[in-house]
Amino acid sequence: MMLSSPPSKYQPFQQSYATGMNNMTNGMQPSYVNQMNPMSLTAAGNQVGFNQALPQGYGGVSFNGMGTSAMNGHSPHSVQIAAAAAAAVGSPPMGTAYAGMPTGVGITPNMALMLNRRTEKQYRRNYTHAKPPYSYISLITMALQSSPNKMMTLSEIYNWIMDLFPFYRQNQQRWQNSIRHSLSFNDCFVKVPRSADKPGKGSYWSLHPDAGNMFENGCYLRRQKRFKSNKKSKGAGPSSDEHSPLELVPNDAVSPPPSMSNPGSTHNSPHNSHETYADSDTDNKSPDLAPSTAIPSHDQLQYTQQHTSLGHGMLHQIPAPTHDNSSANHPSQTSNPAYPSQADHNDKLQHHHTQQQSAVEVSSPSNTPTSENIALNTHSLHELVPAGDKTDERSHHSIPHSMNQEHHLVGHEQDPHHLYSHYAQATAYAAAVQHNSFAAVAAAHSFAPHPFSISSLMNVSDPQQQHYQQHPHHQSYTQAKDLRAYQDAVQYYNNGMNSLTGLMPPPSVNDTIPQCSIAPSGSPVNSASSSSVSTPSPSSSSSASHYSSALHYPLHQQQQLHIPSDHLNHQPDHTESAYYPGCVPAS
DNA sequence: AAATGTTTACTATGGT
DNA sequence: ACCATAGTAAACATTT
Repeated sequence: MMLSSPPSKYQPFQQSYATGMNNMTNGMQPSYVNQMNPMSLTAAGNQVGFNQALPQGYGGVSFNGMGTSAMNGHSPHSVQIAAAAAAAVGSPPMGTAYAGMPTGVGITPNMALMLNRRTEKQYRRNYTHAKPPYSYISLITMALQSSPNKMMTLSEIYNWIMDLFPFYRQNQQRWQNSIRHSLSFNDCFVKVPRSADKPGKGSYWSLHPDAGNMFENGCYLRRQKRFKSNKKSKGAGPSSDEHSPLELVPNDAVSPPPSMSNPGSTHNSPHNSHETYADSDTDNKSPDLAPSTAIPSHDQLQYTQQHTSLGHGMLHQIPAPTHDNSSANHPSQTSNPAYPSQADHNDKLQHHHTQQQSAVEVSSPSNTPTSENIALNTHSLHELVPAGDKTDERSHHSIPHSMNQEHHLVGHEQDPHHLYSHYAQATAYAAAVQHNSFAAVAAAHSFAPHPFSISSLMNVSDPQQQHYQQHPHHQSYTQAKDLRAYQDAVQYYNNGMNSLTGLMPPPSVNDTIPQCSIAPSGSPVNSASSSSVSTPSPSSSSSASHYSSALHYPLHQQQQLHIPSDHLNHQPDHTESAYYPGCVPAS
């Protein structure tokens, strides 16, 4: 089987979105609101699912009181209950063991109490189908970073997203078009040509090495600043590479190659990077940037300055895998030399910049991109400078070159976890999903200052919060900062797990729920680390590497399931997003 | 033919 | 208000 074009596990639901539009606001924007597939109302049985989402009033039907009226006054216990209830009632869409089950199956008295209060409301919300609080760019970035080789084909990206987020198993035409658009439109994504011996459809996609951590601000909905490659525009137009005439790259952005020998190796300034690539036409989105002719051999990589019609070659002369998918998808194995890791990748980029015009042969070290060697790889990622916070092209060019060359790391940029936040989160999330381990999920999101991370939400550095965590049943706990957001996160993760664990039994209230709800301190939640991520379950024989390619999640559980057509045909409701913290509610 | 990739246009939203 | 970013639709081109 070709790694490059795996068959989709998910039947594409080709929604005729061109016909079903109605207004979100002004009649021009398509909306999911009120756009329900007729089938969604039929075969749900006892399961009152998401499909019956109400355009109005949705804010009041959440399990844990995400509605404004319930923002306060939630005890930690209620958090547990809410999480458990959400897990038990959440009507996973994939025909899980819960499907059609009456509410209250296998729940504890506490849950029953909670359910009693809410049963009449017929929890109609299936969170697994709520839109995840990630932008497409974020999703793509996470997908790519979750890949051991930091690159994926389009279909792999599709599948990665669908594996993790059931929401995207529907209306594939719509969001996949957006994915393709995002890939093409955003400079932070670059194509990697296939090797000659790996024919297939489509290129690999990778992250521009200068893109850095675009979401360092912790917001996965919106980058602080769009990454713009300073590549020289192709051919005539000075801004032909600009997608918007308003997005101007100053002429002086095209600068000579930097004098520093290792422009990207240690500096943490994106400015350097821009200058570095400004003259090297790093962006290969241009059709002129034909696939490389320098396909490396299996054991050595030949990086050659590619001269195209633009005068320079692709930045990413990353060889496509020359072997079958074994290496790429099972990173626990010895890495394929022709399938370089990110570290290799960046090393070669250095060569690219420092030895332009000359071929560089680089032996590819054996580097298994598991969580165990994340830290080892970090050094190379230091060149993946954050681009989001200070990459305003209109300002950074005024920064003296000497400043740009400073080779020091400050703040979070020294934190390998931060640099790897996406990767770590993606892999850890996948791990947790696989093992139904909420703790691992929480840990995954504790890597970075993610708004939904446990650490962020609980603000563990705050002594008061620490007190709450150590005394979770303290009355004042309800005053804990961002408790509601924390509840939301709990709910989100639990539902995400449920959706992805298929036939997994409902989590035990005595087990994961209390942990996840109140135990950031001293709990697995708080012990976020590579190890905790890589070993989310003691019974697991796998490590993070096992999940590093989401494409190969053993989703047999889901695959074995019958997917009700009403779920496949579900027309998501924009109001669903309101259930995710940080999501934009429908107007 | 279908998948993939590019581009344009438009709207919504958030930040300043 | 302005601008940047993001999402969606669609037309079109390219590739397999």
